[in-house]
Parts: sequence; C-alpha cells; structure tokens
Amino acid sequence: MKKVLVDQCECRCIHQERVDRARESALADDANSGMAQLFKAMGDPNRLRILWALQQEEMCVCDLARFLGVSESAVSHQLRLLRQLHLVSNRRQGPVLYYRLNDEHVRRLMELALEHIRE
Amino acid sequence: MKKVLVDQCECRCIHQERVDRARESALADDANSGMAQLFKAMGDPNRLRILWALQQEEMCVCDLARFLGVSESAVSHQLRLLRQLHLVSNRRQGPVLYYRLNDEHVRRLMELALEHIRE
DNA sequence: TTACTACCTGAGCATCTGTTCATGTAATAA
DNA sequence: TTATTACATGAACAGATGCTCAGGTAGTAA
Repeated sequence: MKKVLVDQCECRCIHQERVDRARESALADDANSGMAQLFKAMGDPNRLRILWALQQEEMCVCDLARFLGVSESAVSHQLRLLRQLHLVSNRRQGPVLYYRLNDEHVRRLMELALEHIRE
Repeated sequence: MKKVLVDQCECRCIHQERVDRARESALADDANSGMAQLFKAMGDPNRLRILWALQQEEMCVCDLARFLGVSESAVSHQLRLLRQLHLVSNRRQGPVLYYRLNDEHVRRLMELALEHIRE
C-alpha cells in the first residue's frame, strides 16, 4: 500500500473553495500572533483585575499587590508583560512608580467583553 | 519576635484610599472570571484563526482542520470550548456540522485588537 | 559612603493547556 | 441489519503559565 503525503485530512466532506478563501483572507502570522498575545494578556483573572483597576486611577506596585492579595513580585511580573504589550505605562514620582492604562482600546475591549457575557 | 498576619504588604508606600476605591469598583468575581475566559479563548492563535475564518463564512470541522493543518480532533476540542462560551454555533446539514460566529461582539473585539496592535 | 525604599529579575515548581491517538456516537445509506 | 461518514470525547504527554522565594538594582537621604 503506497502512502502519499497530501495537504488533506482523512474525511471527504471537502469544500476546497472554502479552505482557499479562508487562507486568502486569513490574518498574517504576525498580526494573528499579536492579537492572540493581546487577548491572552487580558485573559488572566489577575491581569484583568489590574487593568480594570488602572482604568479608574493610577496605582503603584504595592497598592496593586495589596488589592490582589499577591506578592509584589507577582504584580511586577504581570506589569512587565502588560508594559511589553503597551497596555500600561508608568511615571516615576520619587521612588514610587505609578502605573496607568496606556490605551483607550483596552477600555473598549473590556466594555465589549462585559457586554458579551451579559447578553 | 512576634509575627502578625495583616492584610498589608511589606512596603510602606501605602495609599489605602486607592486600594479601597479599587476594591469598591472592582468587578464581581463571576464577571471578572467570565471576561477572562472570553479573552483567554480568543488568546490562542489557532482559536483566533478559527474565529477570523468563521467571520467570513461558515465552515465544517474538516475544512477548519485542513485550514489550520491540525487534526479534526484538535479542532473539535477547540470548537467545544468556543461553543461553551457562545462564541460560535452550528447547524447540521446531513452528516455535516457547519460552524459560524455566534456573536457580533467577537467581530468587534477582533477589530479593536487589530487596531491596537497597529497603533 | 551607608542605609533604606520601591521595584525588578531569575530560578524553581505546581498547575494548566493544546495537541495527538484511540475510541465512541449520531446520521446516512445499502 | 451493517458499513460508512463526520464529529465528539477521554487519556496521555510535552510545553506553557503564574506564583513564591531569594537576591539584585535604581533612586533617595543621612
């Protein structure tokens, strides 16, 4: 029995045109990856709580640690990720770093998500 | 040395009013959890590709498996999650299940995310 | 300088996630 | 009935994730 490697799954309900159209209109890998990273960052309960809190008012690492009930180290790790994705930024005042939301998109994403789960 | 358990982190840059306000306006646990689940579901590259593809046109499991280059089983697992979160729904035509986006929110969430990463 | 504060970083580890594989199920047709 | 098709499900496993702990760094002040 000869085996052939083809770009085809085992079932026969093939709508090749649909697959082709999906490939044509698919996001580029970097756009898809970037969007996935953004959603994943907002997909952790504690990070989401951080973003929701910073939506109202800027806070320092220590405040956020108390608010969440986790170590400052844990908050710092999460804030680094959020900074890298440009979701938050900070300003220094003496020894204290105050973090805030960096972006109006984040606020709107949270609003939309809230609408969805309440439908 | 006596140790006391207090709701307080070790640093002294305490803005208790900020922590209190954050707690007052914080999301309820179930809302926070629900939003996090939604974002997490959209935070996987393959699930995001599925949602993006279904935005255009309904597709069956087999089509999606070919499109992504993974097994039908993998797609089926992902679709179950997306169904549970009401992100997709399906219709049966004979033996074939056609999946489609269930919600306009998802489309807008993807648009907003795309805007964010292109800023 | 030294001491202190607020924050950052890497290591380690328990838990979670996404995939494949093997098997099961519902609908269809001979 | 039996066979086939399209899809679902559970187990298993490699890899990712989020936390704590220990130690390090930048800014401030005596």
